[in-house]
Amino acid sequence: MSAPGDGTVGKALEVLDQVASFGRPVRFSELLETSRYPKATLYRFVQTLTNQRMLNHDPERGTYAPGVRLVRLAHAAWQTASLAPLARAQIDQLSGDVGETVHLAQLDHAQVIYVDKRNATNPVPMFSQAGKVGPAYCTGVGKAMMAFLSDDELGPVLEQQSYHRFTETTHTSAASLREELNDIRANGYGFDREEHEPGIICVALPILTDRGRILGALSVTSTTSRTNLAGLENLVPRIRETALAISQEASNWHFPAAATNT
Amino acid sequence: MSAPGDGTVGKALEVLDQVASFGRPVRFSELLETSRYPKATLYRFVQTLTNQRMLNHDPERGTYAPGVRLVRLAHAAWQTASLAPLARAQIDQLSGDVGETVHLAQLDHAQVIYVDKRNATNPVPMFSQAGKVGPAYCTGVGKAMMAFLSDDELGPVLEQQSYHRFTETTHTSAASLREELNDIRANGYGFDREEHEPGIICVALPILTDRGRILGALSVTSTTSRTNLAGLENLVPRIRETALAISQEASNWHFPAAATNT
DNA sequence: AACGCTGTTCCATTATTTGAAACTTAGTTT
DNA sequence: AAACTAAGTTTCAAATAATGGAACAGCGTT
Repeated sequence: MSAPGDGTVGKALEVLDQVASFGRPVRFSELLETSRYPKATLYRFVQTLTNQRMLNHDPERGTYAPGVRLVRLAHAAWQTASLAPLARAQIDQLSGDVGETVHLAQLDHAQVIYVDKRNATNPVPMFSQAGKVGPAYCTGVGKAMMAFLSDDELGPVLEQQSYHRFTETTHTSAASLREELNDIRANGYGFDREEHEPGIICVALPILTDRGRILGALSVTSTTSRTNLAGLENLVPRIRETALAISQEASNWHFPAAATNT
Repeated sequence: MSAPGDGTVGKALEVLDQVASFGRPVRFSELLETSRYPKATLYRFVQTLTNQRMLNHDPERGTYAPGVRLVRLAHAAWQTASLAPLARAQIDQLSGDVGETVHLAQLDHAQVIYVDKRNATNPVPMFSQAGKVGPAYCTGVGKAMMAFLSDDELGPVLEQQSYHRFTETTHTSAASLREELNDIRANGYGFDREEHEPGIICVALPILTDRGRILGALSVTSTTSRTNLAGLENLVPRIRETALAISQEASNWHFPAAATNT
């Protein structure tokens, strides 16, 4: 399950995650039901987090929600710890050239986090798009990144996938996934074959440092009604261009290698 | 200075803020110089935050940066604790109607946080994004919100402004600012008269609950080359419509149905 | 090999966290 | 109106975790 968490800070952050995971304002008693902490302890955590404006307390409804301070901190994180600002110009151009939705993603823990997105109609990068989390085992970007992890790093990540069957083609075991990852590593790119949503396909490439460490991934997404895998495959050279350019930018900026901290 | 912060959690978050405030990956020793904690203590905080993936440690360069977990948490915060998802449709329409840049902002501590933005059809040369923080005393949205704070709330906020003179028209004291706030409260809207950036003007309206509590603010921004204050003032009725609609949405929003992700 | 610089670990002291239980509202039933 | 209930808040001694001075380790330089 989740890490036991070090010290008081870890426990408080666990509570913060719990509130965030509800996706809506939540009552103290609802938290208490889910929490492994006794009432008084949980109460103090919630108080502390509220004082710190990491949580927002609505006294009228008696509910807690993630606080604005997080939005602020995240902006800093997004700016300095994500590829998004570096990749911005490159992604704009790629999206314009291919006329399809482009995603930029990174790995967090064992999940994919979308740090930027461009679709032709809505060219402004914002949090409505960035920050979204997805499964790694059934997305193009997820597989493209996992394929370039070292064996040591890959093991725990494979174990933490849920292998829920979304569609006919979803991987339902670490074994079959691992096989595909080998292919992806060999080819240098991978597909999403409607594994997450029917009708949605994509091609994804890793963004690697010059030393081969994985920084993130790029994908171009489309629908089966508009194109097919072969059509997407034709875009690979163009996408690779962008991936290399981003990698270049990153090394010039002395960007810290993405951590798959285990 | 800043609040001493409650308990260990507060101190850890203080360190997190400190890292974020650098706006770039930062070395341990740099943090130590700025920190009020002794070496061993600061070290443990940084360790804990890194374990928790709130910070990202690059072992090669020995630098720390805000971690991806923040981006993830912020997405939750943005979705549930900000006006942005509620106001989305309204802002789209307003921006289309007036053909200028629209900002949606909220107040945090004594600063403005931009939670959403819609570009002009004819874009303003200006860079802002969701999560970006700005000063309250010299922005349209900041003043529009401060004007509707209670006296108790306003006092500390006025004290915490820096009153840095960006341009000729910037307020440089609480006294002159307070005067304008009275006007804004009386009129129901306020301007940015090139107080932050030369050539950039805006008109801003508060978004209030039916009980008069301030939720956020809306602004329409333009340049002196395209229009003037009178021109912006003509938009007030249209903007007020949007502000009221958003306020309405907010009060109807008791418990949202679980959002199905796209 | 001694020096300076940065980052890491130790550990006795000190301060904080913990949580069962008691208490306070506010709302509901008898 | 009294008795009951549920949700939230406070108390306080015991248990636990945080603190930070000092010693230590790695490393490039003189």
